[in-house]
Amino acid sequence: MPGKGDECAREVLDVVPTVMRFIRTEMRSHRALELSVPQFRSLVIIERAEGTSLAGVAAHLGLTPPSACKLIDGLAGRGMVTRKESSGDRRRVTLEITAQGAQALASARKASQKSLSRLLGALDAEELSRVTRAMSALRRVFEGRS
Amino acid sequence: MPGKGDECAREVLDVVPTVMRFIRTEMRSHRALELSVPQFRSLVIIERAEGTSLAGVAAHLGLTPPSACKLIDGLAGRGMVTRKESSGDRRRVTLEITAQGAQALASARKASQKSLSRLLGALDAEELSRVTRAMSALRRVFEGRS
DNA sequence: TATTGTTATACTCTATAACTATA
DNA sequence: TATAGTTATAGAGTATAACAATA
Repeated sequence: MPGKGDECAREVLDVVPTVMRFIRTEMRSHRALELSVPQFRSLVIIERAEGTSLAGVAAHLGLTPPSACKLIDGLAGRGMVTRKESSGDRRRVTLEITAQGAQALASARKASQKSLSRLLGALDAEELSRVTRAMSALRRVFEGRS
Repeated sequence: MPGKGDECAREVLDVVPTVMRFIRTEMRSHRALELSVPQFRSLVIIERAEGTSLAGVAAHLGLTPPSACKLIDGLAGRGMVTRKESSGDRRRVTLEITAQGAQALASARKASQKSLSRLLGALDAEELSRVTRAMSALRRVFEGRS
């Protein structure tokens, strides 16, 4: 017998990719800065946990080390992130966001939030609050797994 | 002054990619059938709207025609979808899911829903209901755009 | 020997531009 | 001329396998 969890799972499986596609398109549409979603998320992590390592980014995004490495290659090549050798453990790479990276991140975040916010304006206050709280619940459930 | 919509947008921007990554990983982990998320979604559309065209798939997924064409190439190459010439307009391609495609779809859907459902089991009944209803609201807002 | 990161390789997703066939 | 689909080309995201450097 399918329960509430199954119904919810079906909805999540159907709707999340739809929203994701909007986010991806939106992110890509800021021609000048043009951050992909994984690039955007990497910058968020590196800014929040200044001095994190490549393994840190990989873990937060649920990527394998080679994937994270290539992702950082792209950001470093565009001057948004720097790799430094860690003092203490010379195998470890310390990642830092540059001023340019921070500016691109802020700009992309602002524009994406604005677009999302405009669409979400179609919802009434109760629905908005429900969506916000639902996101919190999902974050709790999914963060860390992948 | 940032309002409820902005807060909600920030949450969506943060959480949706996280959930998406879980779905993608989950989808890929069924070694035998191995459907990507876009492939899965294509099959859903083709099964639901039997006889749809390539443009139909592109529109539903928010893809350009070449992207949809290549996506269908992959599914057709694996015997999950057939292309047929449409009667009436010979430019148009009629897409149909094969028995094998339908079986792969059912199997992938079942497995993914089960994994999602298991994780969502961490939520109580009220939260589950909130998430389900939030998904409905988001579907209403995002379906069609992209 | 174990860990951190990288390189090599391969595949999918996605786009834009140019083309074909049909309408 | 306009439309449906395709092919050509290119770049990002992702993975596994193999390797280098350090611990």
